[in-house]
Amino acid sequence: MDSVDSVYSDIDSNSCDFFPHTDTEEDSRGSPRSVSPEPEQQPQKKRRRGRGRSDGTVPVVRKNRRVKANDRERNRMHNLNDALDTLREVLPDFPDETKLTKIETLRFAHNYIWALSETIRIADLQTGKPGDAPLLLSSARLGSDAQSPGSDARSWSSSDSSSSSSPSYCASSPGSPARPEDYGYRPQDALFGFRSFVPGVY
DNA sequence: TAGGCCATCTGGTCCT
DNA sequence: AGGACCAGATGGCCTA
Repeated sequence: MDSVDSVYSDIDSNSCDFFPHTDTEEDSRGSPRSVSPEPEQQPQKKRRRGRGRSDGTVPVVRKNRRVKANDRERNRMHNLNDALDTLREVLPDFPDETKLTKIETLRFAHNYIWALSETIRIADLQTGKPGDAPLLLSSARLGSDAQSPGSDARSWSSSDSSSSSSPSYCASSPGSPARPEDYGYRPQDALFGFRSFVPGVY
């Protein structure tokens, strides 16, 4: 296939009207997707990007295929965002009403699951000690308690440690997704309040 | 204004 | 062949 099968400089036409995609503003955007000004100078590792044929034409069939692919891709990303929203809904609320970003949501969920796991684990260890149920989480803690510098949901969800943004961050064992200290969270001194947050848990 | 976040477009690759 | 997935590129919006 010749490099030209890459695409159109003239495809602006497909600027998304397919979806009412709920969210916000990008509709109005519909940014003209122009080809980068200096296509020829791409570093080799970069992929070739949209460039029409030398004569600037694009076969209709190919163009249609691209439009359909864009449509699917958009839909796919909307589904992904929906899933993210669903995930946000089951995470504890926190005072700051701003929405967690995608990465924050994922990290927060990761830590939250880990904390719940720890809660269960410790509860199991302490079986037979009625009334001593260790409860690691509380919405307050997740939200605004001052366990650590800036310990709110965002700090929980963030990871400012140097390893934070590395892919290995989530690759560690399920039992300890990362060093809890990285989030200013230590299960051993966080044993309170969960009951009020999730009645019936444990 | 810079930087972060996001939506979208796009081409490549893998899979069915 | 066509769809799903992925990652790079681009530009808009928002906030510090």
